Amino acid sequence: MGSRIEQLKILDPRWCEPQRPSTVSKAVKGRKICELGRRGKYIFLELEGEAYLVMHLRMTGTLLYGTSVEPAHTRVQMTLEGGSTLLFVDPRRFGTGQVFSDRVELEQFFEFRLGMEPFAETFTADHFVSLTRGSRTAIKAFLLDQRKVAGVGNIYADEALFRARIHPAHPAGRIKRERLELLHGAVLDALAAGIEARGATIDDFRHVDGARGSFQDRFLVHRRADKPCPECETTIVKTRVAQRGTYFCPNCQRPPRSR
DNA sequence: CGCCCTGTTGGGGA
DNA sequence: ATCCCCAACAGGGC
Repeated sequence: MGSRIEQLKILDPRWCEPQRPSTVSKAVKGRKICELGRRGKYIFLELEGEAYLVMHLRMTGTLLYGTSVEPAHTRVQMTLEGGSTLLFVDPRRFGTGQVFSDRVELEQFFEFRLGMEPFAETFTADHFVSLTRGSRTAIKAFLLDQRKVAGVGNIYADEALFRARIHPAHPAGRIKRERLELLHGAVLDALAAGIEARGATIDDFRHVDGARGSFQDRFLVHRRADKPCPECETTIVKTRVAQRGTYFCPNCQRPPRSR
């Protein structure tokens, strides 16, 4: 980082909707990159003179730095000082980008859609438990709601629920405090496992190439349908919760007693 | 070959 | 508050 953005070419205008490509490039061009930041699943470039380029990779987006070839599905190309390039590649075109011209706007954007960072000191078990009070939604949908806890994705929700032995469809507000405290820790453990598998650390999310072994090999239940549970050998089943593929062990993760 | 389903996600409308 | 559909594409099963 630290280099200047010489050019920002948006090949797919949908990337920055509803902002116009010209608006975005104009706001970004010629500015120096001060910092690379992250909030939840959003990644952003902090630019000199109060400007922020906020991006989301969604399902298939990738940021590529310093490649000589331009892969298929390149949506945005950024030319940096010295001629190196930063590419936003995204086959499925769900990824997004937009600019904010001041810190307050940026904070409001995040405030509106994101809850606490799971690794923040303030994200305590008590905080987590209090969030669930009165919620009748399935615990998995609850975990996937970015306004509750920022950054928990479909895989991590499954993994955390398995570790805490909670059925994904269990209504969040009906889970015993003790179990929710377990889940709080399980979310942190599942996330930490994912970070570790990618060769990153909690404080530095930028390492992607240092991945140690296959990321998928770390899954305990996710995408393990018809395979034995690592705890009890019971066959892992696949269902649908919150419109997402959901994997769990029907023996370890018992459904709530119906009343 | 065509059709159908699935998916590391989030926003908007019902 | 909650649920459902949708965006756009690739890949696999039938």
